[in-house]
Amino acid sequence: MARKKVKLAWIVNNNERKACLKKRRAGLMKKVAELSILCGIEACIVIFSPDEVEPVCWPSQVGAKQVLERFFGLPEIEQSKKMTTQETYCNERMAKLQEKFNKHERITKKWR
Amino acid sequence: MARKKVKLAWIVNNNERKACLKKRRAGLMKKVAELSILCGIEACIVIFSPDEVEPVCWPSQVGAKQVLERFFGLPEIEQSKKMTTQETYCNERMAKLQEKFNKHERITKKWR
DNA sequence: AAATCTATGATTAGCCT
DNA sequence: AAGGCTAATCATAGATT
Repeated sequence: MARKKVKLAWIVNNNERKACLKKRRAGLMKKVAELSILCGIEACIVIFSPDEVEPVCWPSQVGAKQVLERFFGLPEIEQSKKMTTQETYCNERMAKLQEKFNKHERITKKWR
Repeated sequence: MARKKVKLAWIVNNNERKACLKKRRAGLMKKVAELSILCGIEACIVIFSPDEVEPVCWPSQVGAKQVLERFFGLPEIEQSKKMTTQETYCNERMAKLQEKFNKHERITKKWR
């Protein structure tokens, strides 16, 4: 888009392609941010790269996730609820067993 | 970005804001499409508007979902790992406490 | 390899219909 | 209101460091 009109096709050269991704991705992030401010909308963008483990996201991984959950109705909240429930259940069992132990100890002390 | 430098702030006028959203959103979609072709990457974008029921997505609702499942897949795996770890940890604690209880019971039996 | 520069192509704000 | 125009701003390909 500058110095030369770019042909809309996969860039074969590795360095060129990587540089292009970096530049354009940054531009895209800026534009999404602008749009959300100017128009007061919710938006998110997720860009994966074969060279990078983490995707680049806007407004952030968590923010993107929240926006997307609304759209796709993914049961993330359910999952964390499940986790909490399990944790609570586990803690309850621990507390009961501990109490059983304490009680047993109290009783057996009298036997000495 | 043209005719006048725009101030980066919420556009108060409704018609102006709506027109801006439409134009910029189209530009954004184009740029994401270009990036994915040029750099051979997976990406998606979802833009909600208060005036519209459906969000505008790229590459499509289904396509976006597929891309995002990969994204959501990572934290979900982490979460279930965490959950498993926590469960394992809890079970270990339970087993130890149970063993302590059993041992105590065995010893105290002799006192009767 | 990553940052910076800059000429040029791309986008778009305000108009007009 | 939706689509087209175009001046003016913005983004970026290729070069340079």
